[in-house]
Amino acid sequence: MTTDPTTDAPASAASHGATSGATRYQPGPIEARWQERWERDGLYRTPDHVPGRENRYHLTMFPYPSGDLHVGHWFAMTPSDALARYFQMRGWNVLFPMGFDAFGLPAENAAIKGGKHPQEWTSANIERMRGQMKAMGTMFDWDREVNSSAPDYYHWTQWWFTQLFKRGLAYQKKATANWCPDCNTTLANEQVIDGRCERSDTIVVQREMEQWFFRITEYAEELLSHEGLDWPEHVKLMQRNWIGRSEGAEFTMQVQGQPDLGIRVFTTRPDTAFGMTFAVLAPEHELVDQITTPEQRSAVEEFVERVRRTNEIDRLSTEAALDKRGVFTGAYAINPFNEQPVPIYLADYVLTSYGTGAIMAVPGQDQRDWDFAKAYDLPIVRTVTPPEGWGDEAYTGDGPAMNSQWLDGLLKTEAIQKAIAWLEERDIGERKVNYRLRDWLISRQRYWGAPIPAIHCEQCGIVPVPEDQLPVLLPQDIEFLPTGQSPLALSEAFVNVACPQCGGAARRETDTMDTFVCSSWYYMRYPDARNADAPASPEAIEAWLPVDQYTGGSEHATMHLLYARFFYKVARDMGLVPGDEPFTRYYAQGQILGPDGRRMSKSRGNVVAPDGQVAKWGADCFRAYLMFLGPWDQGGPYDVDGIVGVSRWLSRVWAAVTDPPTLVDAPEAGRSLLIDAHSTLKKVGEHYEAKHFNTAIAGMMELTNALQKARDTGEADRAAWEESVRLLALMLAPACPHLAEELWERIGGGYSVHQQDWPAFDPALTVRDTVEIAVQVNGKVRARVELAPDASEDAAREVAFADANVAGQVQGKQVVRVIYVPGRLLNVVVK
RNA sequence: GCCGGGGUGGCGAAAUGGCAGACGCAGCGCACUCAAAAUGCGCCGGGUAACACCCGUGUGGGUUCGAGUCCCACCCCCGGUACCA
Repeated sequence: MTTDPTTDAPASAASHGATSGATRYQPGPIEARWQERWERDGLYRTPDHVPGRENRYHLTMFPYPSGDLHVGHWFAMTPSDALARYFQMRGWNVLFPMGFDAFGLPAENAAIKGGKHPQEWTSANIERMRGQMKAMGTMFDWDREVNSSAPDYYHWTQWWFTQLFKRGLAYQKKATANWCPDCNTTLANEQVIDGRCERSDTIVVQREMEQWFFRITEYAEELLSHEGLDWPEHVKLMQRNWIGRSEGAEFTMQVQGQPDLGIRVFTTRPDTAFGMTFAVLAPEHELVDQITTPEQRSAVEEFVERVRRTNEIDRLSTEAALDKRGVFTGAYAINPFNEQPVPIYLADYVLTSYGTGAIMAVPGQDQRDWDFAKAYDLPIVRTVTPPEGWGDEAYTGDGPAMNSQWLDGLLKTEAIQKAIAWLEERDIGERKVNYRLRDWLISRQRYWGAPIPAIHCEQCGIVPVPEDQLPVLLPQDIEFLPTGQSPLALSEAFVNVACPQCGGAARRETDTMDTFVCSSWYYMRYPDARNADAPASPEAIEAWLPVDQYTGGSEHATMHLLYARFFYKVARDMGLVPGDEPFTRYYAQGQILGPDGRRMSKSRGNVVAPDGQVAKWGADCFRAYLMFLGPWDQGGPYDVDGIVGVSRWLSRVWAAVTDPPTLVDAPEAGRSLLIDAHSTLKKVGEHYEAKHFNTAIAGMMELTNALQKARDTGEADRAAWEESVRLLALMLAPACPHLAEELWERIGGGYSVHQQDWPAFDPALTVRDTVEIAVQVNGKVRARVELAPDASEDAAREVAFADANVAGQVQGKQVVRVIYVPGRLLNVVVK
């Protein structure tokens, strides 16, 4: 894409003063020219092997083709690109691919609104966005582009499904799903915002449906460990919390008077079982009907019905109406620990989906049970001695057991072990680990997704589509109105099929897969994106996987990143990939906000269009500004006015090359500039490596200022000047690839700057001959003196005490101690 | 509630326990110009006539010759999560 920079201020303004006679920096033509050249030469085509170079796989999350590139995409992609380019210069053969996560609801919504077919809409958006991405000047290898909605891609998404099915990791069961009564369709979790449908703002209800799941819980324990992964702590923590491992015990309680009925409960605190004063079942618990007594039946039924109708929001915000949250069933359970009967209640704070859907309630040690007991006037027995002065609330901490017979006096850990052993001896229960993580619900009753490749046969049951019949193509001529049924179910041609096993009449599965399935393996596809016989060849996988550096937003911490790890572990178990983890290093960049500090959105009118910024300032400038804004992992508001500073900087860099001072032979004078250049080189390399792009840019600005000073004096040492400019062009290459290439050409470097090695700094030139050190008296700076960085303490003292101000402060006092940090400060402690 | 990340000039920010505010925006002054823009040079935390001095990194304590940085307690903001037994 080319831009016309001649209409706006910075690109068109005439340049006078110090730069008179020279051309001004015009990003538009320069960027267009190099983008074209790079593409023509295939500069960024990445072979699987390059002699003498080791492979390194850099990846940034692929976007959904919504139609327009967002500043957020630039903020995620261009620093990632700078990082990939930096490592390329450091000698690696770097793969940095891009593609499109192209299935999903927006395409279907666009179609429903009466526009184009999702296919058409998506393709047009991809075209447009690919063009916009090319204008970023990244080193994406477009030969490896993937499009998850293309049959040659979802062929393999479906293949993965069949593999998981064969391994017993894909299964169907009835489950509650988020249902939007207005859209008449199920919604993915991520489309439910605060209990409401993101599209219609309708309150989402739960609805029982036959659904497909992936058995991610099988890998829960392994997913808990991030051993050997260089990931941000907070992301690892989010995953651990999401998986939510808890250790405890599960045991059975008999229902009084109904010896054939047992209630299974899970608890993390079996040591407190003597304090159970009631039991609670989830309203949806399967035994509710059987245990409810005739007297309580109508109350129970009314309660269950009310809970069923209550939406999630109300169910979560019932603090005010505690007494309405439960109902007595009339039945009693026998506490196996003391053989005492306790009343069985139903309460909405117990969930069917966790544990066994039933709990032993110990108000003395659990705040929710405490609140419930208070509301329903149930007894409270403490079984852990609370600290002195403990108030009128549950005590969940540690302490000696009490009121607990043979557990009395024991501390928590020991008591838990003893209680579990007791249960196991009597065969009443056992040690149990529970996870908060649920199996991954992958079926969607929508059109624009990969069809689940399964066939329902009366005779044979569920039969996966044989591999040689994949892909199951998504039919094009479909009515995708939101009827509540899968749109695919409306196509007789699609649904009716012969059973692959018995040949009899059968029906295709009509649900499509969650788009997170597509993105769970896309990083395995880039290494061999055109392979028609496998997701990727073993050679390509061996060459590139696992990903060495992944970057993306942390909003994916518990979804995509967890799903992808799960997929990789399955692939490992199938013998397809090396190692245990897909992403060795992961870095979560922050979120870029609108100038008003809020999330950018059309409705708020605070969207900054990247194309506009590129047209006005150039892609290099926009890239550098995004990097310069602040720490990459922090994100923050996009300040439209600040970019001019970066633009000015690039103009000065341009001027340094195109309009240098008079170059003379003065090595003495040049030394200072050389020291600036080499210390900057050292810093900038470290900053790039650490992903501290803001300080990398600031460092280059400082060097540019040093060059500018030399230009002001009108004269500079030729060797020092040329070396400094050369280093600056190389340092600039990762951040501002077009300008760096142009400058590199102008100073006579060979094409391409992006194939140059990162220069080595001269350690001797990273230290100044003298530095200013602070002289403190009792920790307060009283003077600054010039000293060699390695000056001896004696020398430093001598100079320091010679200072009038210091002498005055010290006069008449006793010098107790002197602390000297060479090159930093000298602190005189006086009394 | 719980978990995580943050509070530093007017603003975005920087700072291996060692000169707080690098770099940039905005602002002010000067040069160039008929003028403006652009460009260049200088100033730019507060108090103060001051280059001396005092105060200053959310608040209050502490450790240290020395704390934005380490420890304890608390306040506020932003993200995630939501009765997980």
